[in-house]
Amino acid sequence: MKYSYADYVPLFKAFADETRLKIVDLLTCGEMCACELLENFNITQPTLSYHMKILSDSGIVKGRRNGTWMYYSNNGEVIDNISNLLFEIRSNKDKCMSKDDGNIQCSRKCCTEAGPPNK
Amino acid sequence: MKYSYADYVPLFKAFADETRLKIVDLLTCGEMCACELLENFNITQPTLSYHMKILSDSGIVKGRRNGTWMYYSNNGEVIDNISNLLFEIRSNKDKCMSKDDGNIQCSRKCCTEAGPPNK
DNA sequence: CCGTTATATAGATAATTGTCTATGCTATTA
DNA sequence: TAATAGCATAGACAATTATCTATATAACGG
Repeated sequence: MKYSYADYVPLFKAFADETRLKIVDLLTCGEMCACELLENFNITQPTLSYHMKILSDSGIVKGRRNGTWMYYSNNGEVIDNISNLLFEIRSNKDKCMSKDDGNIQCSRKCCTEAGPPNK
Repeated sequence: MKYSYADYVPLFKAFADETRLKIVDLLTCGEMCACELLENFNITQPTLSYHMKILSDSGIVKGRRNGTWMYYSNNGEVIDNISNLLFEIRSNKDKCMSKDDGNIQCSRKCCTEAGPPNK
């Protein structure tokens, strides 16, 4: 695993807001201009700009200027990165990111003496 | 799509923290007790308890008590829910969640007169 | 029962976040 | 070049978050 946890935090943070989730979902239909996006929310223009900056900075969304208009679209590659992480987590295995850095074998009572039944 | 954006927000929020990401990654290796998890961080026990509550409440992690010890493991089904959403977003198509609720056709200059080239 | 161990809760606090209004910047157009 | 339209930035502010210390609760062992 080449990425660290910290690298994924901004991505999950970008998705951790109802407005931004709806923005990304709207962009699923294709590229949209900022003014069109704005019509779908009860927020002010600066607030939308704030959200678009978070989505752009994280790489989830790509921005393109055409004159005075800004067009936004989803960035599939970055979304794939998140999917890949979830896939790694989903497939229970013996090599988590942390295990690469050292031994996480537990020597406490809870893991040896009685032992966790579900292991 | 049966879920709304708001349903996913707590899930992404749960992942939007470096400590919690590491916890989930550690649990990829299998079930672990709280005390064992704690040894992997420079945080206090109440702080770990706080994080485990967020992960448990969101459904990402399952908790199981055995005497005084708490054992935690990942909940694959909930993680799959997030993966499915990302898959929907990834596959650009003509039916986003919002489109089900109404028309998002844009009648502004930016989308008609000049028109967005990349469409 | 009483002490110990593991975990959870309460309260405090500094940092971050999402929103607004006001304003600045940039590009098109008259 | 002056006015306008679209978007970004600055500053203010209330709400949320992540962390700590202190304390409570729960379960086991003697």
